[in-house]
Amino acid sequence: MISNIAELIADRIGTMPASERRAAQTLIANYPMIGLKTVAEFSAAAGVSSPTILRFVSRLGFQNYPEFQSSLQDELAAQLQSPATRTLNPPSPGGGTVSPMLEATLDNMRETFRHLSDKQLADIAARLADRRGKTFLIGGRFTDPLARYMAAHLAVIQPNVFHLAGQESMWRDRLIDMGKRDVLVIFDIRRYQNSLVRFAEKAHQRGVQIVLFTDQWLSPIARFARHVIAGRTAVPSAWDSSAALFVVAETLIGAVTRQLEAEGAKRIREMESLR
Amino acid sequence: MISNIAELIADRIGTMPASERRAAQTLIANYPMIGLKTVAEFSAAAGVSSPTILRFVSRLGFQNYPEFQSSLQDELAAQLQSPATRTLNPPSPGGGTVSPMLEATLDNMRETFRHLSDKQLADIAARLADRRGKTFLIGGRFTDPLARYMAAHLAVIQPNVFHLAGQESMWRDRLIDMGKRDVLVIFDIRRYQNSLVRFAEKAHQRGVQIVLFTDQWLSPIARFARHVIAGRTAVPSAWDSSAALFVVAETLIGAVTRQLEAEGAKRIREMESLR
DNA sequence: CAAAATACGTAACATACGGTACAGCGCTCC
DNA sequence: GGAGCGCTGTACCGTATGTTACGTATTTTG
Repeated sequence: MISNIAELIADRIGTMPASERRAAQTLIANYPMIGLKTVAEFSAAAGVSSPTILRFVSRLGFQNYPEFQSSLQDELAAQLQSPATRTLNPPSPGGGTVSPMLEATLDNMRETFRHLSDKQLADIAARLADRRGKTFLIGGRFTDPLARYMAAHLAVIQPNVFHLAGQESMWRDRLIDMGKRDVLVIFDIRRYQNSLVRFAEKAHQRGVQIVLFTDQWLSPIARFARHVIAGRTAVPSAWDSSAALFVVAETLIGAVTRQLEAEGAKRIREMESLR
Repeated sequence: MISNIAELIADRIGTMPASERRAAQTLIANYPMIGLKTVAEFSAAAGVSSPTILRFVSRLGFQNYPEFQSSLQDELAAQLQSPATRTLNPPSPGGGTVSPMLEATLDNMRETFRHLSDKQLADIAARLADRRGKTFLIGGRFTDPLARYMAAHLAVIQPNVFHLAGQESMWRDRLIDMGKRDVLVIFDIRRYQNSLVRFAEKAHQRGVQIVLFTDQWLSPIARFARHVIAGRTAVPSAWDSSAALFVVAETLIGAVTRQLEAEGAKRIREMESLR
């Protein structure tokens, strides 16, 4: 079974005329980057003419050059999705139900944080730590618990943190309390919920700053969001995993806490004395 | 020092107008593949117009789109050369808030699962999949969202799943519905809550099987529990992390789902049709 | 050794792509 | 409330890019 273009070339290079073989060799030598450049560059690098490159990709079975490039890109994307571990760690011979799930989850987290800069998190944390406005949190069918989790922590270290629970009509009415200085944290992964999208839009219209936790395909809410956190969710299970988003949430909670250190500590002590 | 485009974006995303920010977000979410496609495809994916994409890359300091693409390709090529330096966000020596937190969390998970056997998880999953009894879930101050998360999923694939919410008196009254065939899933990490301990004890007296999610120091509820899952919670933050427990929960959800495959699938379809 | 077939590059071509001008709109700031 | 500015998309343009036709060179075969 031939699964990638490199193998395909190795398979057919024997049947190719001299110039096309040179094209094949240059591609293999600079795989796959040279194939993503223009025909002209490719041909120059291989020391052959453009038509030769085109005949070459055509011989590989592609209709045209762009199609060939797309194929290379897909291959590359698949590679980038699964970082080193996938190829390094054989899928744990024990074949338990645990390992694959755990491995995938760990990968998801690494991958999620790879796309997340310190600066971005710091920005969001600063926004959440800004005490001039209120903070609202809400989530979808399966992600609402994440919103609750975050709300539970934030509420300890600062006032004016509200988790929007209950019926849609309930939180819709809260819109009236929201304004420019306020922040709305939304969790929404596939399948995206229309009610949330509508809500986000209305909040956005009121000038509320939206922080969105979503999956890599981006909820439509991204359209209205000031900050978007895209977590990986794919695991070998019937369900998507929110674990990566959960960890991002915890990281943010930690960052906000640090920023509010001084006042937060006082507040926590005060709260303890009340319990 | 900014060494790659992703960082560059993170650095400047704050200064960008809304539409360009959307472009930036979609690029980060699908980094870097989207940037290698045509302007038209990129713009479509981001839901903005082509000129916005061009303004976006121009704002990043590139003369034109092809130059931007070349830059992405170079970056990609460098990555492919040395798999070791794969990381987008280098371990930020400046004491970034991200890395230590993520590393600790990943360690926690590995450590948690190291002490968890396939058999143990399978047993618990079997118990939860047993449809003869009811399943109740509850958590503490910060962990209740985990109970909710688990309940939300389990409730989709089987009947008689109940999350115990609200006041203590509320769930105490539910004790009367609980018996030998029922399962009570409790989340309790430091600082352990007396109310939960009392509740667990009473449930235990009624013969309810308790599945406890706790930290490595074991909540006193472990005394009454049939199954104990001890997750690592230590992270460099003011708070404990529930992430490891979260992942165990997801793993369990997956396992139960697999066990109830047949009936579960039917149920899910039925539920879809109701929505 | 001749004739045919194949391989290869040059040059002309069409189009899809990146780029730009401009107008409408919303927002902010007097 | 009005003027100004900045953002964004539509429509159009020039061109770089992939593609094709064709003629020459090279190899193959009888």
